[in-house]
Amino acid sequence: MPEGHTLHRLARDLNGLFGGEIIRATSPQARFAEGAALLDGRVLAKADAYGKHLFVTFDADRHLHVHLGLYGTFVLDAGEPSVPRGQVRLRIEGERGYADLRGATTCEVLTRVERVGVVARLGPDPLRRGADASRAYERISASRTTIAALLMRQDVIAGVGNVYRAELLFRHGVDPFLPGRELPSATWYDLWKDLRALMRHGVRTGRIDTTRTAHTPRAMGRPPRQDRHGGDVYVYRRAGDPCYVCGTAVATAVLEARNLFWCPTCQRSRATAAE
DNA sequence: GGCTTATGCGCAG
DNA sequence: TGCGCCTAAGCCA
Repeated sequence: MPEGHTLHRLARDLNGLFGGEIIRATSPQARFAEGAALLDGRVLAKADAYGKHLFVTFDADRHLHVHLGLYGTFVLDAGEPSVPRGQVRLRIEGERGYADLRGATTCEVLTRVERVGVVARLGPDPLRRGADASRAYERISASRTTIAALLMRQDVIAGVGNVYRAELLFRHGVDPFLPGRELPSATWYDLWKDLRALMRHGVRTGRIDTTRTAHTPRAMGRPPRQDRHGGDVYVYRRAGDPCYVCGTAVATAVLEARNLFWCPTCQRSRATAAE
């Protein structure tokens, strides 16, 4: 379930399970045999996430770069390693447990310089300390592209995926088709602040819950628990179902090859009401 | 058992 | 804009 929170949680867990240890690295699937050999027997110094990218630093300037893509998983387990089940791209084994990587779209070993190059292409990540929201707003406020599309661009803002995109815009009553240049500055900083809270909650719980966190706008009330897709949401994948706030059928459309969900009533261009 | 879908993204054209 | 990657889960039969 890889949006940014998943990768940050993963980094945290990898540090907890392997941090500072010499690890064994193998590629049971054999698709990553050369890469695994580069990491085998090395010290796993630190895991870190930038947006949806995970980096695991080993000694000797070796940096594992993982991107889970749409259906990759990296599952950690304490205790004795089991016989690898399914297609395991990379297995890491330590003193206290092991981890299996499957289905990742990217799994490669980089140098520090190469890693810096990957990070340099990303926009600010709300989950990283010191992330600069204004850097994203510079791009957004200069663009004719819709805010819904801009939120998904990792070079504008790193870590947002289809669920957070839909939920964030709903929570703030922002029309997803509003051009970035028409999004008021104040609205953007509200979105950023809320997004950071939502994603931090996601890191803590491992789920995307957008209906019951502390920052839920009061007027929206508390919809029933659904837990349909690993979290409780207002509009994501609820096409045709009644909006929890106003009862209007949740709308859906394909935008830049991704499914977009929104409430046509709650998300009129309220953001431009200031004009 | 098969088919569809997916919280992503790079690439060809 | 559409395809392919490559995996698992959900749905149907």
